[in-house]
Parts: sequence; C-alpha cells; structure tokens
Amino acid sequence: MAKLLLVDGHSNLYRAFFALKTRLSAPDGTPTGAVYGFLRMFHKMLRELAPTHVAVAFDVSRETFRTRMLESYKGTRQPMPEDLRVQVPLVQKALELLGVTLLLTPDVEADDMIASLAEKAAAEGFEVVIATVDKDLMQLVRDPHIKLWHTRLERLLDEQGVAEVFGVPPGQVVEVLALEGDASDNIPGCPGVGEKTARELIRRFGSVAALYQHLSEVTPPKAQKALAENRELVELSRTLVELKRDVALPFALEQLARRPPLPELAEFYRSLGFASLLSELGPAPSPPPVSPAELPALPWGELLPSLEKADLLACRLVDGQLAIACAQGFASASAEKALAALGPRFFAAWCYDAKALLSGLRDAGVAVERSCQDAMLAAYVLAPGETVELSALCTRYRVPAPPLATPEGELSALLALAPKLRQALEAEGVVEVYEKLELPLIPVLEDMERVGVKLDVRFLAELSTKVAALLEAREREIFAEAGGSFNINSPKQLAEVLFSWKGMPVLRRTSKTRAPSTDADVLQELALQGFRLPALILEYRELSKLKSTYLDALPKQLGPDGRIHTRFNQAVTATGRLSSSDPNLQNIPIRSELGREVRRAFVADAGKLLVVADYSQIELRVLAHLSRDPALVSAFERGEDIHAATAALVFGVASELVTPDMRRAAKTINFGLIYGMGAYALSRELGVSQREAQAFIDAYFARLPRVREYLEGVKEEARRTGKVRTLFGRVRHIAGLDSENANVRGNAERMAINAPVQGTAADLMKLAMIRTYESLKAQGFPARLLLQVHDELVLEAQAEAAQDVASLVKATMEGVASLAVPLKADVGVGPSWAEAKG
DNA sequence: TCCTCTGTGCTG
DNA sequence: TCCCAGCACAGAGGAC
Repeated sequence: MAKLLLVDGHSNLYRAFFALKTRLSAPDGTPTGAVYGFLRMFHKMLRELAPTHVAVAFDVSRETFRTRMLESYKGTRQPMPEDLRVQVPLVQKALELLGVTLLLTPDVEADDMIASLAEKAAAEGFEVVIATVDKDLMQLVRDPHIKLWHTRLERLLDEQGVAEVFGVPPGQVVEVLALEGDASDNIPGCPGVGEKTARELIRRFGSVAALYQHLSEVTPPKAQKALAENRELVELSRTLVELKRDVALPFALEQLARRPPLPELAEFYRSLGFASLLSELGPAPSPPPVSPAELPALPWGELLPSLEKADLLACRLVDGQLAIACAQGFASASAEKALAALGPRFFAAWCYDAKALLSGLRDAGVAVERSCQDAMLAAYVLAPGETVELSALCTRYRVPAPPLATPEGELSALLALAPKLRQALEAEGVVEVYEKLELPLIPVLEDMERVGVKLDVRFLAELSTKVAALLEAREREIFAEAGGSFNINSPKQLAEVLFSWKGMPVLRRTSKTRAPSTDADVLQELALQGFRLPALILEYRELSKLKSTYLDALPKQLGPDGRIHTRFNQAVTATGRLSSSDPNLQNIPIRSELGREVRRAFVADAGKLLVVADYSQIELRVLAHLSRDPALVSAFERGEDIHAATAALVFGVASELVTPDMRRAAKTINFGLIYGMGAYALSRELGVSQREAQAFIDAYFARLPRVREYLEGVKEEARRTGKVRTLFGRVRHIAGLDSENANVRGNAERMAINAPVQGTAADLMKLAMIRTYESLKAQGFPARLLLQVHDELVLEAQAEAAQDVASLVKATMEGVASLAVPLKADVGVGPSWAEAKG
C-alpha cells in the first residue's frame, strides 16, 4: 500500500534546535545540533514508519494570507535565531541527497501545504502520516486515512490517539485552539481561558458556536465573563487555526516517491561529523533504506483461505476495523465480518493489550465476552514489574523488531513473539495464572472501566470552597508565625523558613539529595518539641492535599456521562495486584475524618445503591494459611479479634486483660510481618526502644514458631531459585538476595517475604471478581462491578436487588478458595461509598 | 515550552 | 538505616 510521510520541517527543526542547542558543531565551527537532531529523528521515522512516499515542508516567507487577517499574526514572533538559520540550508541539502522532495512554497504556510497535500493523498488511496509536534495539525486526523506521528512522544496517533493526547478528538481540535490559543503560532485565543478550561468547555459544548449559543450555562463564571468579552477574538482565532485545504499542488503525488540516496550523502554526513548517522545509510552507499521484511497487505477475500488454515494468528484494531495477520500476510475487515469469519479461533489469536482491543470492538458495535491471547499479559506474568512494552519484548525474546508503529509491524512482531511467549509460560509454570486469572479478568475490567462510577460534583465543589477558606486562614496564620510570606507548598522554601529563619533542628535528611526533610513525621516531632509553626503546616498540608488531589482534580476527570472512568492496569505491579490511574481511585481518603468526606461524592445512580464488600484481614489469613501456624489458624477459625488474640498470646495474658496499647503493638507486628519489618522500624512505629521492639518480635516468634519457619523458608527458597511464588503459582523474580550490600539484600528479602502474601491475596481477589462477574451475568442481576481497591469491591445495583447482590458477592468472595482458615468478607449497602461502608 | 526528578502524602 | 505495593500532586530546573 502506498504510504505518504509528510514532515513538518519547521516545528521539528525548532524542536531539534532547542534540544541540542550549542552542543554540536561541524569541524569548521558551524553549529549542527539542529541538523543532527532533525536527521536522527528523520531516519528513525523512515525506519519505523516505512513510507513509500516522503515530503518535507518548510516555510519560506513570513508574509501569508493570515498576516492580513490579524495584524499581530506572527508579528511578534521572534525571528529565527541566527544559530538555527545557518542550519536550514544544511538540513535541506541533506534531505535532497536523501532523495526526499522538499516543499517550499511562497505565500503558503507549510501547515496549509501539508493539510492540502494530506487530504489529496488520502482521497487518492494513500495512507498518510504527518510528522510534527504542532498541535494544530492534529485537526487533520479527522480523516481515517490520515495519522499523525508525534515526534516528541514517538507515537503514531489515530483519531483516538489524538483524543488521548490532546483531550478532544481531531474534529474538535480547532474549537479548542480557538479558545486556548496557540503560542507557537501566535494565535491569541480567549484571554483568561487556558488549556484546561478550553478542553473542558469543548468537551461539554462541542464547538465554539455551541458555546456562544449556551453562554449563560458556562461555568466557571470567570470563563463565562472572559468569553463574553472576547467573542471577536475567539472567532478570529478560530478562522486562523483552521488550515487551508485547497492549496494548489504544482506536482503529481507520484513525484514524492522515495528515491535512493545519492552517493554524495555519505561524504556530506562525514563532513558534518555525523558518524553515527552513517550507519543508517546501510552497508553500501546506494541501496535505498528499505524497511525490514513486512507482512504483505492483502484483500480480505484473498487472505481468508490462509487465515482459515493458519495455526498462528495475530490481530489488532485499525480505525475500527479488525486487522488479522498470519504468516502469509495481513488483511482487515469490519469487526463484525472479521469475527464472524474467525469464529472461536479469535480466542487463540494474539494481540497486544486485549482490554483495549475488547473496548474498541465494543465501540465498533461488537461485544466479545472472552479475551483473545494477550502478549502484554503473557509478558507480565512472566516478569511482573518489568516493562511490557512491545519493543522491549522483541529484544527480551530475541525476535527482530519490525517498524512497530505500523499495524503490519505490530502484527508481525506478535506472530514472532507468540510461540516464544507460549513456551516461556510453560517453562516458568505460569500458564494457569495467565489462563485462569489474567485472561478471564480482562472482560471484567473492561466492563468496570466502561461503566465508571457516578460522582456528585456539586458536593465536591461545595467542600472545595469550604476547604479553600480554611486554607486561606491557615496561610495567614503561617505567614504571621513565620514573619513573612513564602510558598508553603515548596519543601525547599519551607525548609529555609523552619531551619534557617527559625533555627529549628534538622531532624532528618531526605535520602536522595540529603536536603533537610520536612515530612509529616519531622513536623510532628517538631510540634511535640513545642514549635507552633510545624503544627500549622501539618494542618495546611492536609487541607492542601485534599483540595488539589481530590476535591479539584476528580471533577476534571468526569466523563460526558457524569461518571469517572478510571483505568485498571493489569500489567504494572510486581506482586500481581491491579493498579488504578487517570484518576487513581485506589487512594481515595478514608483515614482522616475530613478526607473520608470525599467518599460521599462517590454515589449510586438514581434508583440504585452501592454495594461494598471487603475482605477482612485477607493478608493475615493468607499468612496463616501459608505458614499453617496453629495459633494463628485457630484464632481465625474461632473468629477472634486477631490483633487482640495475638496480643494475649505474645504478652501471655488472658484475652480480657489485653489493653489497647498491647493490642496496638500486636497489630503493628502483625502488619509488619507481612512487610518483613525489622526491630528498627517497629521501634519507630511503636515509639519504643529498639531493644524493646526486638523483645516483642522474639516473644511473637516464640508463640508463633511456624510463622518464623515459613518466613525463613521463603527467604531460603528465594535465595536458591531467585524467585518466589503465590499459592496460585504466580511468580516474582527477585534480584539482590545475595548482594554484599546489606541494604540491598535486606530490601530483596523483604520483597521476597511480602510478594507471596500480597500476591496470593491479589490472586484470590481476581478470582472473586471473575466469579462475581459471571454469577451476576448468569443470574441476570441488575448490578455491575465498579471498583476494586485491593481487598474491596464496589458494585452498583438496582435498589431492590442490592441486598441480594450483597449476599451473592459475600458468598462468592468467601467461597473463592478453601484455605486452612476461613475467608471472611464484610458487606454494606448505601447511597454513597462512605455510607455503604459505614 | 515541555518533561523529569524530587519530596510529599494518599490508599491497601 | 526506615516497612511491602502503588499513583498524583506541586515545585524546581534542565532539555529528546
């Protein structure tokens, strides 16, 4: 297939210039940093994108039709720095020697030229890729045949990619830029409306025109006022950012076909001192830089017989179509058609990131209830905590990396990786974890992400206003006490105030830079010593954290449906847990009273209720099972308060004589065990001497000897094999167990102790989620899983069904495995997360 | 300008 | 010299 690469010369050259400023020059002293940076990037694109046609566009004059529309348009722009200007002819010469067509058209901006050319080529059946860092070119990705190679992110963006990176889909890029302006192009936008507001407003209203039709509904009031006052400027900005797509093209597209580099190129590179770029030119001076062997693109009907016979398939989504590859080549068809043709063989096909694939298929109107094979997850269970990037996998499993940014490149990499991954899963003994836990979890997580959780934004806004007032009051007190103003949020400035101005003692230094620490522990201690400022700072910090991370940040993540759609990442943690991001909903406050208020904002939709279920003491129960310690097991079997029971045991008193302090100490040791805590950490935690802490630990192990034996056994196994396993066979590789450095070794040992416990709990929860999801579906319950917070599940159910759902979830969680101790789950029902848990 | 690092703090 | 596993914020300073 013909593929046209259009390079925005201007933005890429500027970027290369600033990145490599003053760091390179030719033997004669001419600066060459920008030339080098540009060419290195250019060669990389040729390699990764493998285009058949290439052109690079440069601006040649500053006078264009736009300058006439806005006097200031580009008027205030700095002239090109001299050091950069002298490099332009060098870049152009190199490109010519590379056999690349230059587009230098007076009176037309390079962006307009690119726009016109891209649309023409797309109409003629080209795949078009535009290489730029400029935001305004993103508008062109509206056309499904046009994609954007973001040279900074080194990522190929399709329509969805633009939406991810820019915040709105390509069709709305112009609308957003009309509001926020574009500093690099001197587009004013609306003063007072920045990046965040602009994107939120367009997400809500859709366009500048619609925004002005509903101006009275615009919030915040500040934005409404700014928009009302700058209507003309906004509308002019909108005209300016819209690219011209009707520039006459004085040549045929075929003239842009790549030509072999000229023999003089090598000499030219040598004269500039670009030794490393010479290797890009290949062994001989003349052969064209052709990409490595690619899968041939074939019409669907032609590939189909091969697909039906093939024993290895790879797939991915391309523009809403499902592309399928086998050794003979690749082809794409509508998701529906492709899935119908594949039938159950889809489940054996390999993709990268199946959750994204399933989600895309669903967007394309096809709901698949089971996942296909996933190279990302296979790589994850093989080496959790390591990167699962596709290019890294190619290196790790020794398969040649094709141009991975292209669909055919990714598909051929998957075809090469799949057998290696399958073999490695078997060799490592993690096939079960992959097939029974990770793959079945994919549709569950996809559904949770899609459903999202409703947020009461008005409640958060009110709370934010209250906290803002409290913060201002605290700030005044702090400045009065400090005797001057400073940025309280800056640890550096705060340290200056506390330790230099006020002369308080430096209690601890940070580990990375040895700067005086100002963390909560230090402030707490200083407050205890009678200083007033640290106590105020502690209060300020709590409020500030709450406001910036939760009260103000969460509403910004709201989807158009009024719900928050977090991402549950399945291939991140080293222990097998999930993680949550964008936003992280696994760290919503609960420990402090004010923080807990945030959970009131997570609410059930009308007519529904939230059902919350959390495992009680899951990790300690896992430890009891793994160690089979009789005292621990029987305490759980009898359903005792586990911390009180261990306190009675360790302190040798009857259970009714356990004091709160004794229970607290036992609780700390119980938790500490799971983390491999030592006497030093325990002494700090309990506020006792290290000797006393050691005595506690000795007493603990004397009463619970099997726990000690288990922990020693895990360390021994880890030292012998370099890895540890969960009850379900999930593996974690651990380095450093034989290190000479006691610090490194201690860290490794603690990881070895913690991973099986934390990981087994994670496995149990994953299985419980899969079963809950299946049961709800099979029994037709009007309820959906929404969130997982490691040992807790949050569901939303029709109010009438909520109690039954609660019973089902509880039974499912408790019955997920039969351990040496019972599993216990507590459930609650309520209108909000806070109330359902209470 | 954007990106990365650092310190800090929230959760289980 | 802190106790495992995460993610996100603000500030500060350098740069593919």
